[in-house]
Amino acid sequence: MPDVVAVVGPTASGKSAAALDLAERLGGEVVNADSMQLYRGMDIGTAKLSVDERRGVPHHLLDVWDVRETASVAEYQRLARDVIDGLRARGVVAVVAGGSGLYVRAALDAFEFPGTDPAVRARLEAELAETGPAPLYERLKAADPVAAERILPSNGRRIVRALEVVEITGMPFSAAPGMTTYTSVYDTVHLGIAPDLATLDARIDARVDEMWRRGLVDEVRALAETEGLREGVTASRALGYQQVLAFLDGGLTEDAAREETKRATRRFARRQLSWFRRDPRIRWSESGGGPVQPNR
RNA sequence: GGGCAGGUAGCUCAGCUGGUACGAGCGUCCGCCUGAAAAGCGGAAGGUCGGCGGUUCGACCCCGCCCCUGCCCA
Repeated sequence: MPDVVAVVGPTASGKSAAALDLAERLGGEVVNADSMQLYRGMDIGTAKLSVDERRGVPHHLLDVWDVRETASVAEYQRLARDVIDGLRARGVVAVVAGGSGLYVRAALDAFEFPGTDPAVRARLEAELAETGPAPLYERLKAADPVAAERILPSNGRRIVRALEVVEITGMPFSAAPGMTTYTSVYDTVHLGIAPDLATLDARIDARVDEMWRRGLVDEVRALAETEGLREGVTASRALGYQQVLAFLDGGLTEDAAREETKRATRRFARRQLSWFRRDPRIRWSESGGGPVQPNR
């Protein structure tokens, strides 16, 4: 029996249900690896399993962040490692399930994140907003040519982070081991769920409609009014939440917000697929059943 | 029946006073990603420029006829 079973795949592929089944079957517990389900109060829009739906199986790392907090993979990594280590100590299988590729790898792979410094970050970001990425990119080329090589000149966000790391650690950002090195820190089995695209798209449409039916608009309105959702750098940009906020602020009709949510979710699912496809350890199936070839 | 506007990429539209479509956004497909990752960034494939004739060395842009859409007048 492995220490960890990872269940990955695009949104709406049925990961949560598959993870729940696996946990029940293996006597394991579920560990969330979904960046948005970490937020407290974001339930409908993240398709978070309700307590009832969890059928008594313990789920970890849901509802740990306030909606105003900026998400942090590094912090997630600490939390996830603690949980998994605890389960392992009890001889309980950790079923790590989620669609945030970087989060899954942060939890399970030999990943180390260089530190961060809010002041430095803020300064760099202000600069980016002021001048655009070009001057920052020039600086990165001088400070860390290898990193500059790997980051496109237009990708302001990543340029800022690279410069931040160089500045606070004195080490090149490019010193981090490549993303293409897959080294597990636990005894792990990787399962991927990848329905064919037509099926996935249909499921996404149905899921978004269902979210509306269940009151996503009210959820977002409440989070905005009482929890400060708009101030949350990460949470306010979550799929569905971003679009509903635009609707509430008059930028979109409600119908457009819903359609835009579907579109953005479809795009996101493609990105997830392209992330997970590269991982050679994943055994794929179309529904959580037997292994098949990944979508191509 | 007459007048006007319009028919250009899957969609919504730019553009050319005649010289190989610089097209754009969205969509589609693909990829990248180490502290916002449901974020951020990039690449590609798509067009006989409504149809048929004509003028011209050459027409998506000019002329004629026809078809389609919208509006206006009868």
